[in-house]
Amino acid sequence: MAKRYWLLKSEPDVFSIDDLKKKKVIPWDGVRNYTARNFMRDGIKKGDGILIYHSSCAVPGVAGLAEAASDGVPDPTQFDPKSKYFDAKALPNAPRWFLVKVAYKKTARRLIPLSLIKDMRGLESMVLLRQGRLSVQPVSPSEWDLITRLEGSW
DNA sequence: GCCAACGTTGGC
DNA sequence: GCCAACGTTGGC
Repeated sequence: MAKRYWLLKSEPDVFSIDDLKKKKVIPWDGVRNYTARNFMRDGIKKGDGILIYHSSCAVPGVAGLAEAASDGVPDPTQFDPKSKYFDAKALPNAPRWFLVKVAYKKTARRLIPLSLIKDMRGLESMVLLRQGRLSVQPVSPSEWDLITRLEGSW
């Protein structure tokens, strides 16, 4: 399977690209949306490219690059009663939620704001622009190239 | 299976 | 803080 590309949203007040840089590799846990879950479980493979997107903040946009450090595996927080992500309906032999490990790659020298993404030719059909509220989403190779080769941003 | 009510996301 | 756009839940 060829390498694929994804965009993961995070609120920088909660977890930012700087936090990822410090931690280096983290389990991207707590995703509790079935569409996002399906991408985590079936879509993302180790080695895939990831855009880290800052949402719900002063200047939302692409803040950095990461790489999938694992395929999808069951998210252990669903089984932990002390976790805010605990799900009483999830069973160890039938996990409901999945995560991938995410490895830090790079911080944007200048964040690529949503306002610019909206204006860039070739990004019109990004899931980011078409579906407002999806925290794990696919990015096409051409979208990836346009964003990761944007002059002055990296 | 439908759909109203409710909750969440996320830009502005 | 507002509100649009969804997603989820639960009664029927």
